[in-house]
Amino acid sequence: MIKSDKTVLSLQAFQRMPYYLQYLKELYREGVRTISSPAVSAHFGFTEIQVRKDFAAVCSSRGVPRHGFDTKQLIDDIETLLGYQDTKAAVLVGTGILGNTLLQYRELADYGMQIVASFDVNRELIGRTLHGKPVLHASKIGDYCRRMKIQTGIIAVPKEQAQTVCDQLISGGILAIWNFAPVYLSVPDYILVKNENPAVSLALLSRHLQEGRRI
Amino acid sequence: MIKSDKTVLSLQAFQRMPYYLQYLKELYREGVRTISSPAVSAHFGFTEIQVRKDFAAVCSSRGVPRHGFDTKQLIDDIETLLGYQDTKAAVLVGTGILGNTLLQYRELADYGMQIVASFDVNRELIGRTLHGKPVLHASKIGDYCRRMKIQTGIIAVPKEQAQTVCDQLISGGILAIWNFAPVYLSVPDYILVKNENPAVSLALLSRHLQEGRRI
DNA sequence: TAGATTGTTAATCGATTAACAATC
DNA sequence: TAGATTGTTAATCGATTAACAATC
Repeated sequence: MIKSDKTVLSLQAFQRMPYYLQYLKELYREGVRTISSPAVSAHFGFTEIQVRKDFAAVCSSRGVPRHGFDTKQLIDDIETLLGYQDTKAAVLVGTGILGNTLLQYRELADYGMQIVASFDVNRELIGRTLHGKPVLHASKIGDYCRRMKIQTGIIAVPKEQAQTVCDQLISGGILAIWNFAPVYLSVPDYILVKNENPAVSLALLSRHLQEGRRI
Repeated sequence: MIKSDKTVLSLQAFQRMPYYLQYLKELYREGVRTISSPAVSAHFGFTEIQVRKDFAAVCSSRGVPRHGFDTKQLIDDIETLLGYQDTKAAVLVGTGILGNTLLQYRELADYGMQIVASFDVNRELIGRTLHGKPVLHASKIGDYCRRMKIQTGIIAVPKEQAQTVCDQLISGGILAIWNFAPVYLSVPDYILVKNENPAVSLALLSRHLQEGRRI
């Protein structure tokens, strides 16, 4: 019998899943049909216990002592968990260098996301298409999202405009925001914001270099 | 007397600093010379205690009851902490769409990073310059980094090549890696890897949308 | 003075790790 | 059977929050 009330997956564990998935798929392609947590932990440098717990939390079948987990089963379970199967429509706001890169980023489809339209204020772009997607005027964000029932918005505008754009997206009924502007967005509780902030990343790198020098 | 052995700053607190900094600079530009933690907590939606502790941990002067912290002092202290002042040279590996975007990303300088060279295997690019930076053959990564004493490497190659590139960077003496490939890199303990993985970000967005539907 | 805000010590919460029994 | 590997319960660790005294 399969447990329905599985061990709750921590947020941290959830974020390790894409890495496990990538590796397991690689192994499966090479013909590995069964995988043990010690083997996976050796690959990633995680502890055996952590991998075992992570797998136990997501795998719908049990691991087999002396053998490990069924590779295919794990792959399927993680993919379902991550929601890569059903594609979710998203809008992109800001078609500068970064916005353009996102429009061209084909892997988004692999991760269950499809940009269906983009928005800008540049008159020369409005009404045209960019990488096959229509560019609309930013004033229509709320309207469009409501009409098309879009749930995800991507913010790729300068930081000065980010909060305004965020508010427009929310007024359009969006529930999740992928924010590339280096500002903290103020949103209601039911909205999720995932920040992609180079200032934070570079600070972490810088901190490590300073520590290295000190020690 | 200023404490030298300050409250240790947690990793989480450290990562909030770029957001505080951005906001404090904005306030300072508007003429706000003193700022209280309740005011900041209201802006971000953090708890007052958290902001107070974060500020206490980084501010070289003490906060003043009934008034708050000195805005300028906080800005200076956070900037020093984040290491945005002294520019660190970095190499970029992979000059595809993403690599190009990074080369054009002017804000990197604000965060203390400067890309000094890029590497690729595309024969048509080698020997030329891209956005003012020389493009060298990937086989020269280790050599170049060692000679120029580069400490930071940026990986913007397809996931299949990421680990190889990573190993080359490490052999060149690099200490910190900014990894845009959606794989977990295996590195020695003294190397810091900061992952920028869209698969993780999109999984988090997807999870929120699924939860929203369920509730 | 009264009250807003700071600083510090203790309690709670979440995630990881340790210990060990269960099983193929 | 012996031993590798799993699953589970308890202990530890790190970060946040609560409680409250100190201070301008």
